[in-house]
Amino acid sequence: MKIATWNVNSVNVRLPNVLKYLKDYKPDVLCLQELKCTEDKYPTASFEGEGYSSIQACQKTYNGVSIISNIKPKDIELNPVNMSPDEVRSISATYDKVRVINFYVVNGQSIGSEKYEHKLKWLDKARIYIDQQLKLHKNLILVGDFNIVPNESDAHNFSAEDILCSDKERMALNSLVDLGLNDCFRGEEGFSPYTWWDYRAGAFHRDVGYRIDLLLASNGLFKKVKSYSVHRETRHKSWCPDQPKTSDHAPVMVTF
DNA sequence: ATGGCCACCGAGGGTGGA
Repeated sequence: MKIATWNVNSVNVRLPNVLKYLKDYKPDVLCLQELKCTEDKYPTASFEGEGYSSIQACQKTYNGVSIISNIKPKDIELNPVNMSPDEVRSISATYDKVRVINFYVVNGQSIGSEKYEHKLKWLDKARIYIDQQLKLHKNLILVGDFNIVPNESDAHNFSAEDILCSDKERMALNSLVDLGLNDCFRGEEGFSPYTWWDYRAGAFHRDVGYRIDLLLASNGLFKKVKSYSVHRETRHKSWCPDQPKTSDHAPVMVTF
């Protein structure tokens, strides 16, 4: 099974890119974040045209998450982790006995801001949910845009004074992992680990990036991981001529 | 080179992203 995660920064603007990704990489399960559209604008028919079905949790303007798959989902939960019903950042379903949980974690803006405190509270709720899910599902994978770098080596410019890198954020991520999850990225030597590069200042070109898009597998599932890849070629303008404006994130895929 | 913000809403700049 191939499972991928991708923050697309608007599913409708990025539709040509997502359709090309389905054609070229054929994921069985593709988790998207930052849909930025309401349910009525979600491009279900376009995915069906490629042989995929979708479940989605949408909201106007911001956030929104979905799971596209060629396997029928069971036990669907829309926005199980929420501080309020109009903040939509989570979706879960079971695909062939694998529990897939897709998160778009709060960005946090800056350390000490209200949004930073909100991020930590959201992660606390997430921990309670994941603890419960791990008790129910032996084969579980938690994926998404975490907006947190796990380690110093996961940021080109690491500073614990910066958002995405602070001790409290990384401790909150560790408290999720400590429930019984394993990072599918194993820190292979010789290639860049990053999954996000700022649009500004040629960050992608200079590889000034961060690894904030993660796939975290339960012990049972982690043993079966065969490969891990970051599809950074999707950041090239030439990769999808129909929509040369790319997401600032690259998709990340694991195969079992 | 793989290139120097982008998308949202709404009607123009303000806001959020990370």
